[in-house]
Amino acid sequence: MAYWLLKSEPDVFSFADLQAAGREPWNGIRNYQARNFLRQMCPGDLGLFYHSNTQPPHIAGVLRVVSEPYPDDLQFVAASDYYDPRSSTEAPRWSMVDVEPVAAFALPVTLDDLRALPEWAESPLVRRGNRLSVMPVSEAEFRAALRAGQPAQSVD
DNA sequence: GCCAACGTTGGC
DNA sequence: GCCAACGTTGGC
Repeated sequence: MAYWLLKSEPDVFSFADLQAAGREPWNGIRNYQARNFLRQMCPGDLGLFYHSNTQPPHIAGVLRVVSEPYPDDLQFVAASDYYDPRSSTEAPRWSMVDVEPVAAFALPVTLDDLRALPEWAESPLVRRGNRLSVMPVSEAEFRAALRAGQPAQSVD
């Protein structure tokens, strides 16, 4: 099983929104590096749901990948912000996976909290100027985040 | 294929 | 609102 970190701006789509929805496609990824990580995801993988562009930025909870990667439908929707005219149904450029909420963190784990954890010292997330919206997380990083976040429900 | 200009992300 | 980082675009 692999671990991931997925960023979302809470004003656009928050962990609470995912809890309300129950299951959602993680669409709108339009960066090749992030897309390539999405394509490595497998059902059962766990992810940290990171709230970006908020004060303070923080991990809000844990999600689970519940589908194989498949084409992001918004790339074909001309009216969508995520439309890509270079994409076709024969050769889709962008992928997504479906995700479900697993557990909210009792204690949101802020970026500063992560910087204080030795397990996170090497993560690109804690480095200045990092813009990658989907990234792999090591088991040690994941466990350290869980320990700090103290989710009410068991995650495993 | 190089690289300058531009656009976007996202912390501060 | 600023700006660092960095990906993308397009002229050449």
